[in-house]
Amino acid sequence: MTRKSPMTLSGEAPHPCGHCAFYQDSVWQPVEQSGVSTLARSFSRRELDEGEVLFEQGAESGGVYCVSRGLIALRSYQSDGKSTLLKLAYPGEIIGFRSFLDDGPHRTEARALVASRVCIVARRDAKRVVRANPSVLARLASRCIAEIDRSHERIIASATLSNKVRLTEILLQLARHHGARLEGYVEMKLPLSRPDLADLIGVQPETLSRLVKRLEREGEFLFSGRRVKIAETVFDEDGGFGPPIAKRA
Amino acid sequence: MTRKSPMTLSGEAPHPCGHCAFYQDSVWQPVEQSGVSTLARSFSRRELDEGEVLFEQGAESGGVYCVSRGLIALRSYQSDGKSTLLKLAYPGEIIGFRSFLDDGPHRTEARALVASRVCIVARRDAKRVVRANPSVLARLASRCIAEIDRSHERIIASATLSNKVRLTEILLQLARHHGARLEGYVEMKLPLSRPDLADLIGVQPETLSRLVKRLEREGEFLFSGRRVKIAETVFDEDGGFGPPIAKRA
DNA sequence: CGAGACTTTGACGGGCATCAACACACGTGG
DNA sequence: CCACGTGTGTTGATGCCCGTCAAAGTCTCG
Repeated sequence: MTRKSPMTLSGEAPHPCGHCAFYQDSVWQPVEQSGVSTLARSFSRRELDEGEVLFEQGAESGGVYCVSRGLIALRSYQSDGKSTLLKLAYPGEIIGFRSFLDDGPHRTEARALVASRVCIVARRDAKRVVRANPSVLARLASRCIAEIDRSHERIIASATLSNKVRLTEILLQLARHHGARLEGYVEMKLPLSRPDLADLIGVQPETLSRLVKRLEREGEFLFSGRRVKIAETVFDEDGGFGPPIAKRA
Repeated sequence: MTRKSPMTLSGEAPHPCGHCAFYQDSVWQPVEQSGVSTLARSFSRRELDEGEVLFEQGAESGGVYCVSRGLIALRSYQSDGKSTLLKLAYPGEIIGFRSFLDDGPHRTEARALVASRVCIVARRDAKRVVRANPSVLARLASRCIAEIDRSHERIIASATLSNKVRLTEILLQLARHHGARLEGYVEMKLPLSRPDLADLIGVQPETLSRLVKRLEREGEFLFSGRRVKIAETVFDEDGGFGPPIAKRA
């Protein structure tokens, strides 16, 4: 295809992730000269429209996917038609590694919730690079650990917290990524539909609607379609994980 | 079954896992001569009484633990005093790898539910062996994947199934490990206290008691303290997850 | 036998699922 | 311009399930 890599004048192939904002933490960062050409050969980008599917549940692994822009939802469909939103992947996160590492089919579907860009290293060469460079495998392993931690947190949260509290926490977390700080409150446009949001906390859409109304009645949230305003007080008192939100007031 | 002998020729140290029933799948199996002596040097076993703690939540990693006999519970304690049973580790399973891989403190407590034996490779030398032998890291990664899969299954189950159904599934799964087949039914002694069992499905002990009564009233379960009888019909019709089951397409 | 821990039962209130009907925005086509 | 269908989100009514508190029952081990 087209090789639109940023050229270094030294004559050697540049690292395909070299210009990426997440380069330092990239799983491919430890790859040195000998591996870079392999990496570059199988490296590609893909632009996804809102709602577009990156890979289907049950499909074979296409390699290692790294979210570069946007937001990808990982969802599991069951035989009875129900589905569960398992994870939201933000830029810098790796997805599809489960299937890549165990050579099995994807167990989740990956779909863009907003227009997104994903960087892909195709399977064959990704395997080759991983074999040649164990520290890449170590980095993949630490992504696995992060995924385990997140899953455990979710299991604990769903066992100990009320749905209302879980909803507030998820909203605050979303606001940290999508929110803009205005005077006195934080505003954001939800990247999720109501059914998806309901899935995320594990309730029916009707119940979600009622939870939303309860939050509004308590005064610190205000909803209007996908727009949400959150009182700054609630937002700041939240312990907070994840990266800080961009300030563009 | 091609079982290659772990025995070595004259003078060489034998592989410490060589005689283990799980040797073929051991994460240390790929270690060859040069690494075996390192491995053997830091290898130890530990016998645990029922209720004894293997490692505490918050403690530094002691290395890689492999369950050899018995049953270990991994439990997370929260600041508010609540706890959640996250995992039951059966013989052949690796525990403590999360802390080992990311060099952080344990996020869970490991406690023996029944008298157990655990094989330990101390951290320093375990790190050394992993560095020298990438395929050990690959095996650890696949244990991570298994843990991710299990966590996802649990998240999905708690989002889609009723507590009664989840309890039945957990009982059937336990019966697959602890049950003895008698005429017309399967009998087992639960390795868990009622509060632990309640934790496992995420309800209060009182609710568990009522669920148990409902199962008994429906006729296919019979409880007496920690003894449980399960009708063979229910036991057999269960598609089930857990070790000895093969997946369909 | 008796004390303490564990387990069950009862009563009560609230949260959630389910089914059904309604409100609303957005598009197309008459 | 309006009628109309569709997809999406909301509201209402009802019944079940679960958490909580309190009390009674049961088991176990000294």
